[in-house]
Amino acid sequence: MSVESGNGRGATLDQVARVAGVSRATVSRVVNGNPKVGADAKRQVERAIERLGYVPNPAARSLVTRRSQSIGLVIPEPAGRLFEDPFFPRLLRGIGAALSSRDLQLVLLMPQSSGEEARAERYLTAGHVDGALLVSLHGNDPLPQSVAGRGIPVVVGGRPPRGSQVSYVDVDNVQGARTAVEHLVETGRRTIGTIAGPQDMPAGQDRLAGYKDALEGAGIAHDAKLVSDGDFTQQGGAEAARRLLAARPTIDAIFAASDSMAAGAIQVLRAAGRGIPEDVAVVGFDDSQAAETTDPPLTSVRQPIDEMGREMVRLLVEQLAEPGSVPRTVILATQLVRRRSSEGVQRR
Amino acid sequence: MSVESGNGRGATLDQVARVAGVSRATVSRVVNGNPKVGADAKRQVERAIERLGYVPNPAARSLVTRRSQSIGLVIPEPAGRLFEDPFFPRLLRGIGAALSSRDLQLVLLMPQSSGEEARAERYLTAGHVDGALLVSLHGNDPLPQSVAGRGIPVVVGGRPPRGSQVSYVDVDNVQGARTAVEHLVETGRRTIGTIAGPQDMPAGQDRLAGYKDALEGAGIAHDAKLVSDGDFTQQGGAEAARRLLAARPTIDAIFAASDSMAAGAIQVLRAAGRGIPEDVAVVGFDDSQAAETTDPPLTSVRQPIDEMGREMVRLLVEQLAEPGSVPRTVILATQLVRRRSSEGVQRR
DNA sequence: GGCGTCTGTGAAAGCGCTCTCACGGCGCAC
DNA sequence: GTGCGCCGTGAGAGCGCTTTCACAGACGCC
Repeated sequence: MSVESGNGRGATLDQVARVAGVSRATVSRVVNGNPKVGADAKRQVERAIERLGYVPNPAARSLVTRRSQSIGLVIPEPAGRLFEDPFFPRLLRGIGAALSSRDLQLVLLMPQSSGEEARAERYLTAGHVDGALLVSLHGNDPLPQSVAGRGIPVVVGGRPPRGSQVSYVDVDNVQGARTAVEHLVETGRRTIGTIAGPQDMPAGQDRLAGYKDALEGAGIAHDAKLVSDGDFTQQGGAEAARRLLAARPTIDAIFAASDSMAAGAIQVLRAAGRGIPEDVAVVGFDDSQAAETTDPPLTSVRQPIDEMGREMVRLLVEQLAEPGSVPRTVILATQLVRRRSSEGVQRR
Repeated sequence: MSVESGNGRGATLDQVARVAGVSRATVSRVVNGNPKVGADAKRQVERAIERLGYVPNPAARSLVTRRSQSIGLVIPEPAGRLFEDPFFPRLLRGIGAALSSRDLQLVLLMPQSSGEEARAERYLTAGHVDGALLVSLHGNDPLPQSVAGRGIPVVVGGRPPRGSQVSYVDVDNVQGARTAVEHLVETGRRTIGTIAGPQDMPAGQDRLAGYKDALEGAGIAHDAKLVSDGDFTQQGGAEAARRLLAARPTIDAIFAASDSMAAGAIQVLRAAGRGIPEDVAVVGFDDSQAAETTDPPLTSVRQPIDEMGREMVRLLVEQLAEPGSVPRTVILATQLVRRRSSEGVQRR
């Protein structure tokens, strides 16, 4: 217990040194675990630290070490829409766990406008953080380049736009989507539509690419009327489903690029009197909790989000230890979780 | 644009002063918006800052000002279970928006064990942050007291356990639950069960209290068999619903202390052949997205979570400006959102 | 017994910033 | 013309820490 708790102004290295009867340097060595300290000096210092309730001043330390022991996580989500699905919470958990096991702190930046994004960039490059994690970037956001260009280690979550020269971790969206659509083909579906994600986001692009791949592989001609864009939200999914239904009434399967959109589609299909999975099979993406809640339960592509967070931290820490190393890429596999919404039809 | 971008080591105040041909003090004044600076000196300095791409070193500044311009948000969630519902994302958004408009940064601490919680406490009291926001505290977590006792401004989200002497913001859980149950009574239900939240959390306690209040007010005798504890998760809700159904087969309404638990209950009721709302009405709490996804859509108690975040920040900023002021409490009203799951029965 | 080698310790120099204080120059009142 | 006050500016002291460097003493070697 500290003798001085609540005194407003903590003890300093100097005071500890005086109490312990040694120099500041020695106290500093003890605090930082430097082995070159005599046994009894060490004991004295430890006792003094205990007595005074000494805690090192992080700003002073940071000033000289040029390390802040914290990293920034940037989530630019203007609409805040991705907060509706459990992607961020899970990612946050993975990142948090990985960081805390390395004694790093997490500074969360959620710029809601381009003005705030500029501020976030300034923050990151001012030396507040030792490195940065960027996720959910839209279009070709210049953030990764500009931050990395300033010499700050950066790892991006999700494929960064264009040929950015930064490390990133991504889920294999193409393969995930392909597997989902192949599954639909295998269960006998032929008129397979998709509710694609926003095409200014790599995840949206890749999942659409996987959809096309699978159809091509199955020898099914691509039909533009079977593609409808959504924005990853339930409502967007519902609207997209309505468009699909109007354009191709004979549709017998829908692959939605997110569970939320799939849930919206299910509602619309239901309202239109289509049985799921008898008339139309539905597959989502994310395997979020929503997939278990829908009626019928939703077949979905599971992403290892926790692992994505952990990998991002691992890559960043590597860069921290070895600045200027070449950018690295990690792609994580997905897994199709089969539920009732895509069960095969027993046409006999 | 900076001339020196990517040089690894930013320019210092001193360099700017030299380039501008003034003293460090003058540069500091310009940077901090001090009005006592001559017009042309100011211009020179601004030009030099631009040329060098100067950004103040936060550690150095923090060392002398004793402010870090950042606040800590502690979410101790061992199981990570509350990450399943959208409570945290929304709270985060409210907090984030409120902080960024005040130019404060958010440091997120998610201690997953008591060891990590101790580390979080050390972090907060070491001076890394100017203040702390604590949410989702269990039992009687000593964190608020110990942090506040160290002189760090603290605001708790949700009613803190016992008579803690700290400011807090809470949703009116008692009133919300009472309104929900009164609604069930009004629509003709008489055997009203509840799936309560964890009783070591104030939110769980208060919602149960509101349930009891409402029954008492309606002159309906309390029946312990109609109370079943859940843990706020869907699965917990399902199990609790099974217990209720077994203990009181004639149950005609269930008030669940969270939407997730309500969703679990709906599944179980369905599986048991009960019609919703014909046989059993269901009301949830949170008005999360899940409430719209369930079939039928779920009547639920909406909490102003964004506002809760904003209020927490407001209270904290007040404390920052006026240390040692008396703890304050803000209670936010809830609102019942009626959907199909609790529609009145047309018994005629 | 002289010499080189290690080992624990302290003195002191910063890290980059803010802020007090002192000072020179100027306008104003008398 | 003298004195006063004000205003813009600079010198310099510190904030609390790490780290280099020098040094005293203990130790082993030939």
